[in-house]
Amino acid sequence: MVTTSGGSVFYGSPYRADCPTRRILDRIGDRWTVLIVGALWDGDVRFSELRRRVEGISQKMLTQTLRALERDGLLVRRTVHPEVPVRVEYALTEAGRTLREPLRALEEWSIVHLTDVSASQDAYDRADRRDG
Amino acid sequence: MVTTSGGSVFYGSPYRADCPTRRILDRIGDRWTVLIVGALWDGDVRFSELRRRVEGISQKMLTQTLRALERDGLLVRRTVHPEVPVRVEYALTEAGRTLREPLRALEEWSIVHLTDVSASQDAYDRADRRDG
DNA sequence: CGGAATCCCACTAGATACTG
DNA sequence: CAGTATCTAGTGGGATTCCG
Repeated sequence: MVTTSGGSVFYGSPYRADCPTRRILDRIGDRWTVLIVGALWDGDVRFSELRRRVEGISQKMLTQTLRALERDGLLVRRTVHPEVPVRVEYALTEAGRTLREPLRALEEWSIVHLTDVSASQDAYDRADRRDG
Repeated sequence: MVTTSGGSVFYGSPYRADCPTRRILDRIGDRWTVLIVGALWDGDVRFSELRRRVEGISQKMLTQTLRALERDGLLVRRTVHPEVPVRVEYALTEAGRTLREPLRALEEWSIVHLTDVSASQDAYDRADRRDG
């Protein structure tokens, strides 16, 4: 499993842009996706409630990101209740729920290392000012 | 550990943009970072060799991404050998190496699920054409 | 060889206004 | 309530040129 096209970044060369890691990052690396996935964790959530939970998101980006997740099959059951006024609920699919573990691994790394990263950045920027 | 500012997406509300997961994705979610990290996995690599390993990267983006990694402290030992012509080698730090596990978790999820994601996208797009 | 500087384009995402 | 449509500023990243 070493050199097939589109191969892994870590299991073998080459380091192609269509490697699995890059492809998943293309889906979840944007500004809002993981926040929405997090906000959907505890079950069905209405559009307006989602908008409240995900601080700072615009209506456009919420709609757009939800549509992309629906298309991916990561979020399903966009349920439209034909009441008046209309009620729409969103919930994660099983596939979406399996994303939790890898995301949590990433999150734990962040919690452990992000302080060091910030410190390193500060040191780097200070050195920058000294050297020129 | 529920409602502290900048809190986790999964360990508690709110779902703020400065949550750890979002912050790490801001660092590694771009087009080239994980490819470069992968290309640096087996030790010291020269600039020109990196450029060959990471297919399609421009000189500007390679330099820019390496500088960002260096600043983060994820990649260190940018070693300049003052020969003629000059030789510069890059290698991951220990912190950078610890990124492997979370990235591999993400990669494995991708390998398992990306086929389903593509199938779901196709189905979604076909339904789109039917429904108008 | 290993960059830095500049120009330029495509795309992301926010703001705003309107609708079933 | 839950969207859609349009406009626009900001940014990521490629191509090109020049430098120690």
